[in-house]
Amino acid sequence: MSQNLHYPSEQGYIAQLSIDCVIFGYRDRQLHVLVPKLNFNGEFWALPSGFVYNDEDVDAAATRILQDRTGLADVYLDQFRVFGKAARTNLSFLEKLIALNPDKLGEGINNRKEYEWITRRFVTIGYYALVDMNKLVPKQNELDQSIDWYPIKDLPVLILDHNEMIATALETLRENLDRKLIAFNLLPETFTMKEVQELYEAIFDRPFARNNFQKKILDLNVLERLDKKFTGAANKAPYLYRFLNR
Amino acid sequence: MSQNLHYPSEQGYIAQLSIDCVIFGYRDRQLHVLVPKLNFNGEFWALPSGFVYNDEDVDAAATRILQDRTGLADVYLDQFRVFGKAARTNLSFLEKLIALNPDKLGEGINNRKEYEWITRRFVTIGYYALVDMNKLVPKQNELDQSIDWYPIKDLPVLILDHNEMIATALETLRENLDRKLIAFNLLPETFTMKEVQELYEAIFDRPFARNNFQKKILDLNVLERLDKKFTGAANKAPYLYRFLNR
DNA sequence: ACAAAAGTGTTTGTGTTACACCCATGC
DNA sequence: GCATGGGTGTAACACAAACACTTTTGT
Repeated sequence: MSQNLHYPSEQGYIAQLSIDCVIFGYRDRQLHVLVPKLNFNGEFWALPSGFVYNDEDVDAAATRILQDRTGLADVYLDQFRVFGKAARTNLSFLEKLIALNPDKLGEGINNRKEYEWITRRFVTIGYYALVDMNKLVPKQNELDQSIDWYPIKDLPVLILDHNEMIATALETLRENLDRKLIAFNLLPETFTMKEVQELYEAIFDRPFARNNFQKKILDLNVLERLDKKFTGAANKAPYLYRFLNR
Repeated sequence: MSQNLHYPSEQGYIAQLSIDCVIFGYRDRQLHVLVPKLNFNGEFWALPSGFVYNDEDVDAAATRILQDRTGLADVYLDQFRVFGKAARTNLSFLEKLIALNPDKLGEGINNRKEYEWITRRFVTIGYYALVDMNKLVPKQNELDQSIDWYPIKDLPVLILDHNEMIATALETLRENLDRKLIAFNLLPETFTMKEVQELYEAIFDRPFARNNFQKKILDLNVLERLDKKFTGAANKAPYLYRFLNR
């Protein structure tokens, strides 16, 4: 299996259909996105992506792709949009990549076949995931040179329309945040109210009033109040909370 | 082109990817869905569907499929969800259909090829459309025995997961109705406030208070008040309105 | 004059925003 | 005691629901 993992045309995938995952994390008051860098000469960043096996549910494929890079199985994951422009081809990006990597990518029969497979027009299904960054060690796969978290305000330029996909994912996250109560997926098991507020401020990129925010969140009745958290700072110790319906 | 329209495998479509359209209309205080019945022996209803040409945007394909059955080019149309279960196969439904139609569907080489093409697992993208039923004459295509509007509370049993798709489309419509101000796409050019209210009541399947509803809609500032509509009834004549941002 | 339905105004309640104050903590 | 930051209470405001009343129409 690992031998011909580089040959997607032989894997029994649905052709011309792919999945791209926008994996959101939160640290240092900033929303982050997990982005691998491709293991080739040149600066190529691409969202964690993959294809769908013929006997596999699309949602299961997204979960598998996510688990491949995060090691996490039980993660909030939601389909948000299909990107289906006819001009969505890997062609121009791959030509640049091949030009910069003549040694790795020869003219062999296998490579030509794979080249045809991968340069066809692809329709991709966008998923976004919310994970607790502390619980996760990003895992490189064979195609990655590196895989790292980037603050959403300081992303590299990704291939194709991947930057646009991240923007759309963020819009969807904002729309769903209150309705689906999913913000807590980005936080550790326990957290203070201030951490929740700072998370909201990072997601919506605007301040919230401290007292009113506390009231709004507590009125949701989805938090359990635990012991206080003594930091050693010269001020009142904040309560810790835990999300109930996880 | 029309000669081999029945042979999707030769049309240059993306394989294993389809589009299904939930076309909503409104009449007699009821939300309706436009559903064709297949031109075969047996009772087979299926949402207006189609495939995506290799050089065609996915959104353009949805528009084309919609225009094929409605004749309308400029219609509100929105992607709402991908249905991608691996078990989503036409197989069982097609076997029933073939058993009931031995004369139409022989064992020729072409039919076998098409059979293989069409019975593969398909991932489908759901779109929903909002149209003014009065402006539209449903058009049968070669595969239809009939095409008609069905009240959403009195739908036939459709093939595959098409009934579930309609339910999901309705959910999405409800979520988007106020946010995107799209209800007026279901009404004629001019309408009374009562008609808007009855439309909302049909969509949400619950009553709204008359005076508060009027206030809420007028406060949106998207309606232009026109002349009164004299019906001949023994009561005050209602104003007609027109939607502005169309 | 009357019934029917449309239009509008007023009160009530609820939830959000803004402001103010008190409390715990470590120095 | 005091600075710092956390927790809570209250008034002001906006928005939505409930109620009441007035206006227009054809008979």
